[in-house]
Amino acid sequence: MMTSGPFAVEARHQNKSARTRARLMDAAVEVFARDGFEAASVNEIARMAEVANGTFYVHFKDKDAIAANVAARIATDIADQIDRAMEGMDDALDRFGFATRQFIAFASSQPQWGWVIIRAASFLPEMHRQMETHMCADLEMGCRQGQISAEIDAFLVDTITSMVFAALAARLRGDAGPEAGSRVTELVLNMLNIPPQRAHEVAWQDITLKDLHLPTQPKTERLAH
Amino acid sequence: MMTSGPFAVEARHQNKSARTRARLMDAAVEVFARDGFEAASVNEIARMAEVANGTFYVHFKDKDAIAANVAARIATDIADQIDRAMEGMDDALDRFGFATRQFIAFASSQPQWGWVIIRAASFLPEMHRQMETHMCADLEMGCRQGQISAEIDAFLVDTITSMVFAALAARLRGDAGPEAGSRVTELVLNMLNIPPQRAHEVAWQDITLKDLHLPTQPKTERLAH
Amino acid sequence: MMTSGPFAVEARHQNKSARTRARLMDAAVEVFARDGFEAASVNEIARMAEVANGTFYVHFKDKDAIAANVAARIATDIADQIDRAMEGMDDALDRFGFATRQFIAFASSQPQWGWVIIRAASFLPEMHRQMETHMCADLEMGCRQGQISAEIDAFLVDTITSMVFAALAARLRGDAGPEAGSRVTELVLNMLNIPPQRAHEVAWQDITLKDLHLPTQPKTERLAH
Amino acid sequence: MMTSGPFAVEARHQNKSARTRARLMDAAVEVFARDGFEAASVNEIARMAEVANGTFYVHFKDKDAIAANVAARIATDIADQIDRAMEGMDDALDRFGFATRQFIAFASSQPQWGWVIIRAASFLPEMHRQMETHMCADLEMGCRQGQISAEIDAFLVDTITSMVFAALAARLRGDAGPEAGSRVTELVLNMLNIPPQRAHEVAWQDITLKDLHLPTQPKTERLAH
DNA sequence: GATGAATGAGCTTTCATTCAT
DNA sequence: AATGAATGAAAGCTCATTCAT
Repeated sequence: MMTSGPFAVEARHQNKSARTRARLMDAAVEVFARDGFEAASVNEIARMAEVANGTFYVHFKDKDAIAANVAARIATDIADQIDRAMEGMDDALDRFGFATRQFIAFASSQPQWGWVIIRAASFLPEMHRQMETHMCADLEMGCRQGQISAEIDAFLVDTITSMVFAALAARLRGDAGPEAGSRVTELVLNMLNIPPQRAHEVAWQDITLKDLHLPTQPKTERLAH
Repeated sequence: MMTSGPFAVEARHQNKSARTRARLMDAAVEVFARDGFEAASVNEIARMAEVANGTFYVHFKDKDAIAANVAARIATDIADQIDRAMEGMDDALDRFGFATRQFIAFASSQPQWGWVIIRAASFLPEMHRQMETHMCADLEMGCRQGQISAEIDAFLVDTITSMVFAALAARLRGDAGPEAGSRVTELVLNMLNIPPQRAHEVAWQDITLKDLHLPTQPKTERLAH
Repeated sequence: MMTSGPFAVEARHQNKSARTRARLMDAAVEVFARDGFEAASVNEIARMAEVANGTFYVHFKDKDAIAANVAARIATDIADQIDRAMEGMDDALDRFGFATRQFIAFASSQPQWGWVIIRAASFLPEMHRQMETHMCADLEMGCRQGQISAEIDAFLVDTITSMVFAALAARLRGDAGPEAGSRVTELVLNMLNIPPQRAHEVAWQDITLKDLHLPTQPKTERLAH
Repeated sequence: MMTSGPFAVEARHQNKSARTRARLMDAAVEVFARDGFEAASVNEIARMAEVANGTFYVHFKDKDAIAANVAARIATDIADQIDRAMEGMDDALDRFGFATRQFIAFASSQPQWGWVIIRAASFLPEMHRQMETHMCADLEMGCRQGQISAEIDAFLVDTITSMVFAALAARLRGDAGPEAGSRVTELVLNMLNIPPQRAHEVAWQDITLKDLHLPTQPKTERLAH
């Protein structure tokens, strides 16, 4: 019913327990994205993972536990890949623009993950904090570099995060196209009183966005049964 | 268990049916605010309204029906009062600043309503649209007046709405103080490339915010039974 | 929603209470026929009668009470009209054939009544008894006249009744045409060892079946609202 | 509350799931027979089976599902045993007589099953059809053998079925004794214009009716807990 | 570790019935 | 007599969770 998801593929060569756990996490992503956290049922996750419902509880205490795990994994996977892609980038605004655009590109290339991120915003504040931390490191660098004059405090970071999430949501709903990342970047930079030309340049410059690297299915494997 | 809420107080002198309906709506606000729409149960609403569970269905077809009613009432009550308070205000930016600050002041003075508004964002897109329509009328006036150069499109409006909602949420969580309205107003105006001084002035000028006018409990009356 | 039924029309010139009662009975016929006794709800009957649900209990103790009333009325109405139509008929077999054919004709000309009769069979044994009594009077006359040799006992009467009801049901379902009355009459007479020719003649002879006389709507009255 | 019924006894040595399922089916028979299909409630079936209400839904989708299962089992169990008992019987009328008498004997020896059959007539038309098919195969053989001159069509079959069911119902109500099978057989044969003597002989000849073979309780076992 | 039957609390909804107006 | 809001029991069904295998 469900072709192996990223977690399952990654766990392919681990022991059975790890593989089952990975199947459950993939299934959870699928179900959370489709139904939302509240409406998701443990039974449905287990069914989609093609394991018995009792098996769920061997691996996770309850629904919240798997949600936290899934969200943490998604957040770190994406954050790590963004960080790695930005290695060697020095300019704070360039970094911020790149990270924002890359984040939206990643999350909308894997819509289930994207929806989980959006939906997790209300349910898993820790994940939210983690993403904020990542995203505002560059802003603080921007202050130190003298490019940003505004003071970076919690309120501002929260506002920026909500803007980026709104852009992602619009992208996922289909209300915005691939330019969503650039648009929101420019708006944020304007908001920070970066000179409009510079803001525009940073937001729209040609950059090479990476594809989200996910463990993928080797081609010749698996047959549906 | 529950002291009479605004709807119940307002219906005090109407017939019994209207009073029961009002009690249910107050209870629904309470429960939606506390648990969110999805987690809210009809039984819980009835319990909180201190009526039999079957009574709910005398007045509303189902949970969605009461949610729509409640949200519509809250949205129009607040929007109307803001509109009335702005009568005669001509400057588009002043109007936008006032409306934003007043909105956050209202919604955070009645935290349950505030939470319902926040949570309704995802569940009652009509209400969301209605608020956007209201909030962006002034922005378009700003364009016509030549104060705003940016083009007002859906993406921009969506972004602004998410900023205002984020500010309200921060206020409700207690993460921001009464200045939240001014701060988010200034950020939005900066984002629209309004000259910083003007933005600051609009956002922080001394204005008299109204209190949300709700029918309130006469002091000496009634005790819960 | 519901055009006045036979009972209501008949009660047209009585006092209001009687008229309401009649409306309820018409509505009950409608609902019993449509949904069956069990699935019928008092609220639905009241709604169809266009009276408040509480009004039902002014006139009837409960659902069983109205069912009994309705069934009794239908049974006597039909039985009386059959009896009247047979006045002066002397031959027992002719009477039996006529009654059977007329009964099926009546009950299928007013399908709601027909269904109520069928469905009442299990729920209102008294009505069943009453119809049996009526229908077997002629059989006993047939014995006295020497035309029927079989002994008429409860088992036989029950069997005959079930045959007639089965024919009526087939007619109502649309599985049998207008000949259903003749066919079942002939079968019953064969079963009683009446000579086949005589049975055939009795069952298929040309007779004038009456139309069920129901108080009907005067033409020029009533407008839908 | 409930001593194990036939299904449960049969499943005695199967796995737990099968045993629970069997308990539910036995309980359903009990409740359907007592209350009828419509009035029967899933909770009542579960209570009678001494399992939690949720357990019902582990085994059956809903009330209709268990009803269909139960009815199918009863119908095939009885039909198979009748068929087996008639192996080698050649004469169509003898076969019809035997089947009818055996059917009534079986169904009234296990009154719950009998009532379910009667009540299923309206709710499970498939079961009805199945029984008709079985019962009229012999009638058609009778035509081919030249013993029956009447044409066997749907109306006739329906009539015969209703007679047999009426006889069974009378037997179950206690209104008829063990001779019910013979009586209705004779009536049917008369109705088909079989010579009275032959009809009488077929209907009343001495035959050995089998007992319905049901897995039964070994005597010395188990006590309720 | 994995299973999946079993559980029972709790949900939504319907409905017969009562009763103040 | 008529109303219709209010009631609360009871229905069908779901689901997180446990536990023996």
